Amino acid sequence: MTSTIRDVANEAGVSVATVSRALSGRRQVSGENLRRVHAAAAALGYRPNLLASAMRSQVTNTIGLVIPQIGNPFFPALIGAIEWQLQTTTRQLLLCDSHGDVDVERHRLQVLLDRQVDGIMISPCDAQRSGEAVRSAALQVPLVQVDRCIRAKATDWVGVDDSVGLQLLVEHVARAGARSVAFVSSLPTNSSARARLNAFVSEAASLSMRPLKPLLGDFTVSWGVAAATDLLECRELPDAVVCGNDLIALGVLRQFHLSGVLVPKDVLVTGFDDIALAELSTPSLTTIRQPHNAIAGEALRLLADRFERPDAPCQRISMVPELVERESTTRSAAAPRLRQDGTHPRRPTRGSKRK
Amino acid sequence: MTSTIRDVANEAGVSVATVSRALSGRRQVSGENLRRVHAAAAALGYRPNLLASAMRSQVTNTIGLVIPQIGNPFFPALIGAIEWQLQTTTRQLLLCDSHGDVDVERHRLQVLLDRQVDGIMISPCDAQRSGEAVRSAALQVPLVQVDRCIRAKATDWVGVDDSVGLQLLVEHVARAGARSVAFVSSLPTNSSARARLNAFVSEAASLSMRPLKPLLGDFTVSWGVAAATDLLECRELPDAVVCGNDLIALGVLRQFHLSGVLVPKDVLVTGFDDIALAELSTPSLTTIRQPHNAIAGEALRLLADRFERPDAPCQRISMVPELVERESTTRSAAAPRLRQDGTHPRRPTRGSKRK
DNA sequence: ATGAAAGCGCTAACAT
DNA sequence: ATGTTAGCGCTTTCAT
Repeated sequence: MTSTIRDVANEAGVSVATVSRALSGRRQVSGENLRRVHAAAAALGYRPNLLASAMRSQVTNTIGLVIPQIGNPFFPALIGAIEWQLQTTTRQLLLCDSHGDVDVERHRLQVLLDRQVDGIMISPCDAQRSGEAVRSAALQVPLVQVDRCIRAKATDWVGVDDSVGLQLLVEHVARAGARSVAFVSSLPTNSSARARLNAFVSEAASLSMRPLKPLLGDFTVSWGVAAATDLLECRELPDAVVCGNDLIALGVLRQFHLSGVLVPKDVLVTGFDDIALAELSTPSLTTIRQPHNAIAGEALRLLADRFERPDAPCQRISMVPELVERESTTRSAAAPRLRQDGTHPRRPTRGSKRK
Repeated sequence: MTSTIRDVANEAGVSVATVSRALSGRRQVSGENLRRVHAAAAALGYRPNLLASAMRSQVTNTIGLVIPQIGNPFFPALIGAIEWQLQTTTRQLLLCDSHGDVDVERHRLQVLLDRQVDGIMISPCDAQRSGEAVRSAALQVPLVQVDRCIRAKATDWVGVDDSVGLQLLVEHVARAGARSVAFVSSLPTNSSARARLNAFVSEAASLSMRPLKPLLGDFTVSWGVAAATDLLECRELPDAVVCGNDLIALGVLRQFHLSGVLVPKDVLVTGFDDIALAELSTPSLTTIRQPHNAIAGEALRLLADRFERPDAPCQRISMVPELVERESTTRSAAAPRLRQDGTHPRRPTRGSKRK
């Protein structure tokens, strides 16, 4: 049924080696034979057996991606960028979700190695405890860390500069008049959480702001809700709540909203990542934009480089992120919410409310 | 460096065949030899070469997944469910994004076939034009369609019953007092859009509601924004806007909000899918919940079944979906928004507009 | 129950 | 430039 290189060789009247050369283009083949081989291959509907090719050449044209949590929209966005760029090559993506569990992560890495992926991209779930598995994998195959990383600078890495990001955010809320500021984020078990926490503390200090004790849980909406609930139980709210990522910020916004706290009027709120829905929340969320495409591109480039020179020194590429200012920190432009009192010309609502 | 089955055989003092049998467990091996093989394998840190195994046994332990758009949060959720269940097996996921493009999709399918995946799961981007590639692939390997499907009932399929979903939504807004209703969705080029449109039309008719001309674009937030803008330019708004999915609904909510239209007070809005952020919008979104885990589980089961009996008749498994009622259609519970005017958080509302 | 040996389809020496 | 041939590491007859 399915034809092999041998069938093509017979059909074209040449040897299998010539067919292999003609089809792979890795070596000179006479124009005449080239034509005949292609004709024969087309006639037979020949499709190369990638498995056999991979086994012989030791190149699987596969790269593995390990992410901590597909439920965080940042990662699908990153996956999309990677997949998109991979599409222009012959490589394919093997996707693994570690679900934030170091043991699962180690197991997934092993499976990828067993499958002889050409390279691995990973966002390690734990800065400390992912270390061993990541380093070990990196010894066996080109590996680049993306976004998150382990403590030891053992492999290539590319991601956004979390410190700069947090600096931009804290400066921004300070400029907007905030004097006291809370930080709601994940426990610093992963590198992003850690870097953001450190940057928050030092930046708040350098601006002489009054920081509350950081509230640390995980990078989820529900933690944002819980943390906001905590904040509401304190005597007074801070002027601003800086969140470790957008999901947390959305949770905080949600809880504040349910409790009648107005953002940005009563308190400013910021996120981190600029997931698609940061723009759609009410109020829309001031946040730090992650350059997914640039990150994906650099990651693939690093992988390719290392494929060439496995022993080259490690590179760490940190991208300077961009602040995206939106309603959640813009006191003067709280217009959209105010329109509810009927000031907006477009549409006369019935029964408008006002204080 | 990396040891082979041959090394293990030498170490254990048995033949390679015995090692293969002992490790795969597919045949009886004496207790003594079993022990020795495992000891030798452990001592050498032996890892089976999955490529060689795959080439010989014709089983790659790989399944391909083709989705139309990872940017739609429904799909990451589905991917997560599939990946999670796959994790308990030895299979791995090859992920492909067709970006809604039939040509890309066809190409991706071919690549998956070339890689000899054991099975394919696909959500075809076009009910009509994806047909040929999907049918052709299904002839070569077990294939199950998930969520979306092609017109011809040519393969197994599992997904939610779009008709029932839309029926629930339309009935729900009717019960909430809506008499006129708009439908904002994707052009019916894919099966979901088509089924939802048809169901909307027939359901609106059977309830004697006044349907506006459907506004059809694509399943994105920006289309929701654009369609809402269109609606606002009409003389009067409908009582309800039923949207083809949550992304569209979020766009509609956003635009209404910017224009001072109050939801649910002035108009009801519904979505479809129950993506994570449907719960977080303001107002939170009434929608149809997709049972990702059940869909993933059934899809994998169908694949496994077909692996056993390739020629069994096709199955189409449609899940009855669940309506999730939230603020965007709940007039009496519009509390959260009303809190802005200073009324007590707990119990709001003045006269709900109801007949 | 075990071993010897024949390939799976391809690529890469090595010859010519 | 082309052909011959030896494997890549494993599974699976076919013997014993």
